[in-house]
Amino acid sequence: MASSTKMFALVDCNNFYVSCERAFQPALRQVPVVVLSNNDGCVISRSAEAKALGLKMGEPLFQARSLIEQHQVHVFSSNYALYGDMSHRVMSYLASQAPEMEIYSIDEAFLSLHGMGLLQPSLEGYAQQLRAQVLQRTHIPTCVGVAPTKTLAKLANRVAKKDARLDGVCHLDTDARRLWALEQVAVEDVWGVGRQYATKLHALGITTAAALARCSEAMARKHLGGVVGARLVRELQGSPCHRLAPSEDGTLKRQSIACTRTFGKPLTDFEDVMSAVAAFASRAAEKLRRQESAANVLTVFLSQNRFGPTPPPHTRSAQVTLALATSSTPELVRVARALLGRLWQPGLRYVKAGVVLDGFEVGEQKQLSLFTPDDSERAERLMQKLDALNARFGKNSVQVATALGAAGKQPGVWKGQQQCRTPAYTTDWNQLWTISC
DNA sequence: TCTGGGGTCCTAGGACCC
DNA sequence: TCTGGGGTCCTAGGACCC
Repeated sequence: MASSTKMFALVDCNNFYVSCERAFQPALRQVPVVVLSNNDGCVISRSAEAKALGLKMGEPLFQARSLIEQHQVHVFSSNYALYGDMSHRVMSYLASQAPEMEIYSIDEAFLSLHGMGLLQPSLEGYAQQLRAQVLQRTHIPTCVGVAPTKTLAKLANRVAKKDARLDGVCHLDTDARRLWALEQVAVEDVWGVGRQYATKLHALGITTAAALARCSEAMARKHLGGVVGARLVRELQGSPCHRLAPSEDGTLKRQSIACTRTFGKPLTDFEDVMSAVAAFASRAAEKLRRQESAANVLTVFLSQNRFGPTPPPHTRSAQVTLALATSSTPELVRVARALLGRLWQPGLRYVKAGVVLDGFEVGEQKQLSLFTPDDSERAERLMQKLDALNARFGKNSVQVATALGAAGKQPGVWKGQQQCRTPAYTTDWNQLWTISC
């Protein structure tokens, strides 16, 4: 592996949601902190101190409660307005520091370091500079893995997080370092090895990333989902099979758009569930219009409690393919209502629902209507006005009546609790961070 | 009592066609 | 009795990711 080889860096924010909360409350440093999922259901981000106490990722709050109270762990509801904005700040800086970037998730980005070896005295120093600058600008700590493939960059990042001697950067620039790093990582922690594959690999006696990297292609194909497994092993061996995916600059078009939620409490009334489904369809339609697509396929699903006594299946879904692709909120809500009607069984307690849009047509590919061009143009103009109003006056200033629920009832009966949410410090004029002197 | 949400890619197999 | 072969398209479902 010469230094002129293409290299990838994976920059990963440490305990991102917790770090966002800490950025605005310095008193939270050094103490155990967790952030909860929607509805305050599960633990989804933990500080190092919280991990050390034995709090687990994805653990339900009611199970974690005794540990939390015993050690006075600070608990926060998730605050996506804040996290999204902080993510944007981190990503904007990173984008300015590399020729190409892929935003992989809210808290991770791959950078292409093609040619950087010539500009930088050492990639190690470059990576350290990235960490220092992100920390200074956003107060978010990060780790960086640098390697010749994306899978190895992920692995290097994991090693950098685990081994304090590395000071947050792991650079796999030689074969000896690659082999050393592979020995440090359990096979179930390799990017692309989930629960099913991990079980299978352990049964085959393959327990480390190093052992997986020594597998034959035939073996990988047979046990790890065909071509997916073959690529995984090759990447661990140092041959790149994945490039950066398009994602930056906000032009990425999703192939499917979903809006789904667990309700705050089980619902038994059709109109209550319908108000939720209408809100989900509206939100999905907004996302659809933002990427300038129209959907051909709409799916509604409805779930009962999968932890309860009801035998499976806990989820039923209904789908329709539209004669004409649309992104109109009222149209999608109307279709969603019909689908919900098909699914609805009175007397059942529903805990969750969702709307999924699929089968997109994009821009000029949109099918021309043979029938009522006036109507669809009018609908499009109406939606443009709606989006403009909501952009100006705030989310949901204008919405379809169905989403508000039945007349005379409290709107949003399906919504859950967010008992411990911090303010949207950075995105709402009414919730700005205040410093008292 | 209480258990998140939103995506991607790949494969197998059926329908259909010549 | 014997019942082709190869290609494409589509969908459902399984695996993975954060």
